[in-house]
Amino acid sequence: MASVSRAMNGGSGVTAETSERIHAAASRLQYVPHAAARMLITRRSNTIGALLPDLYGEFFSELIRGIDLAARARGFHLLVSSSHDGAEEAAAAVRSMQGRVDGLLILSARVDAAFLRSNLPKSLPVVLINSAVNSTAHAVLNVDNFGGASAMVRHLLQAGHSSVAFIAGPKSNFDAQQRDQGYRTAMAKYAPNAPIHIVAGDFTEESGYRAGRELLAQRTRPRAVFAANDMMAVGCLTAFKEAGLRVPQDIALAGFDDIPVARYVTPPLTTVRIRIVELGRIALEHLVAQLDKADPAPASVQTLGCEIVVRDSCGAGTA
Amino acid sequence: MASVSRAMNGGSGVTAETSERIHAAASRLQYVPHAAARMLITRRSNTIGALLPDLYGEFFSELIRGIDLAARARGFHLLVSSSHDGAEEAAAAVRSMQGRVDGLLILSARVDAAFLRSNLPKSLPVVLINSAVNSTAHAVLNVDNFGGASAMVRHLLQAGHSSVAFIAGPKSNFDAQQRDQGYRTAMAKYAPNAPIHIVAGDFTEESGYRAGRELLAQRTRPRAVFAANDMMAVGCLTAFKEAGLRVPQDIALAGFDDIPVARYVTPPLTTVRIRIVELGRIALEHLVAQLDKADPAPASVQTLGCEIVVRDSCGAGTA
DNA sequence: GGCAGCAACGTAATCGTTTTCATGCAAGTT
DNA sequence: AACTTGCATGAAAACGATTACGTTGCTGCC
Repeated sequence: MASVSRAMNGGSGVTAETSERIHAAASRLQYVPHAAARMLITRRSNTIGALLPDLYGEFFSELIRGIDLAARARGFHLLVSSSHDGAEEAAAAVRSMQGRVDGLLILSARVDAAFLRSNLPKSLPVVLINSAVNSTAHAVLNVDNFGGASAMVRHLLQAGHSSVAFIAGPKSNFDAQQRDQGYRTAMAKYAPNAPIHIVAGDFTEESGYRAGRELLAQRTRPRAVFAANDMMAVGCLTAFKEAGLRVPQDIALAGFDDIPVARYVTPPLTTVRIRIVELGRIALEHLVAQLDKADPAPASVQTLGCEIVVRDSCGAGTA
Repeated sequence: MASVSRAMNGGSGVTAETSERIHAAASRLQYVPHAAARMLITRRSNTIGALLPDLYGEFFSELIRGIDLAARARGFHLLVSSSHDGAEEAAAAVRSMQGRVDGLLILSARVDAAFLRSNLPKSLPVVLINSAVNSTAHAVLNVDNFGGASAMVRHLLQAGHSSVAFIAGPKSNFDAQQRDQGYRTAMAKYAPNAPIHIVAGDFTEESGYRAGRELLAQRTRPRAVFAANDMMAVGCLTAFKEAGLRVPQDIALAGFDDIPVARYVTPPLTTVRIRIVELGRIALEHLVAQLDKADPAPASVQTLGCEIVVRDSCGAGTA
């Protein structure tokens, strides 16, 4: 019956008394409108999809939490598809989400402009998180990796460490590239005479350990080491401890991300904090904004700031 | 056209040649079947819902990963709704998932038998994870908190620690209750003459710290302390360090969960490991099994084992 | 009192797929 | 050669909501 629909959706053109009767009957019969039927005619699912790579622990859960909270606050459901290593898998995931979601949140290093063009109907609103894609066709939300890394390098230099080495992340990773750039730029600006000193890493604890040993084996040991993420910093810390070095007295250490572990290692790790819940929330709200106005492409690029968290590992201790 | 449907779903009754032509046309037009229309007639969404409480970091992400991987392997989508503190919110979430999901995975301390009865149509397959509900109407998948706790107490006693104190979790929490029982039972069995020594906690790091101080303030100090989860063990460790005690020489310490932090504190924490990814995977497969056979209620209760991870904090060091 | 106008409500079309049923064609059987 | 059998295919109903449109009945004005 048409009046039922009007009453249930709070529409106008129904007597208060009729609406009352309908609601009473609905709750008595435990009536719930059939989602599929509504989707079919409305062409809206009130669901947004999140496409995530196989990323680790804390970052993942915080991001989902941010997205989920914001989604529920706006009456949207959240369809998750995580753990995509290859572009293959991601493409399959995107296709199978077709039509089930009103919009898509994508966080994936493997997704580039070509991928988007060939796998997404251009009518589907998308927000890319931490993506190198610089398309004018999609909204992009990035973390200020560059600014965070620069600020950390500056902090280390100002704390009196004359030389700062950098443990890089995987070359293909966009975040890693930006952090690398931040290091180089800040070094050139604040310590133009100090050497640029970079060793390779791949964001794993193991690679941080190897990088730490490599640094100690070289003839000139840096005064401070800045790892492109916290896990590598933790691995590096192990290497330093094994070598009998004291942190921060003999060598300072800093990381990036502020994962929970950073607080618990000894000494606690100075790092760059990303407000992950916030990242998820903002991404979702951008997406919802796109849905509301039928504008084809806002194509905004927003950057979320980071903040430096000073703990004991860099020798400019809080206490 | 009917043949299109048959061809797309790999049904029989279509010539190879016709099927070929249809698939060619489909990919040329980038045709994707409309999910809602299919749901409407099929009465299946190929989606399962996960209802989760506001749980922290690693556990959450690992659980989702396990569920997601298993779901994708079986062609199901995953609709997530997390961060439910109250029964109110959980009820709303359940209702709004009505009809969008073929089955529900529920992990929530607040959900009891009455809740299920009043909020779920009994036709909807459900698997409860770590739930105190002992209903015969729903499948339940639990972690062997009791066995894990018993085994840890036994391990501590056999390592030569004559007395073992326990830092309990929140009274209302089902896991905490079972771990408490495990402690009591193992103490009675393996050290019938040693005192039962329990201090309160609530699973937070802060409460572990307070418990640690409380233990030290009492006139008889236990030889070993077993915290009902790792976060409390970490807090407790801080208290011990502040008091100048050496772990494990002066006092041994063990936790439960094996969260990543356990490996990184100094000394690394002996703990009970839960295979979380496995937990998620098994839960999902139980649910899917329910979907396939239209059996009304399997009502099975399965328990997933734990294993003890021995690190340095309990004085029975690996190395 | 009659007619215009408006609000409330019901009828029916619609969304895109699955599925049942009927149709037609080809081959096999007597 | 006629009839049965079987299979590929198309036509049409069904799923359950939304919504445009038409109908009813009331109010109020002339």
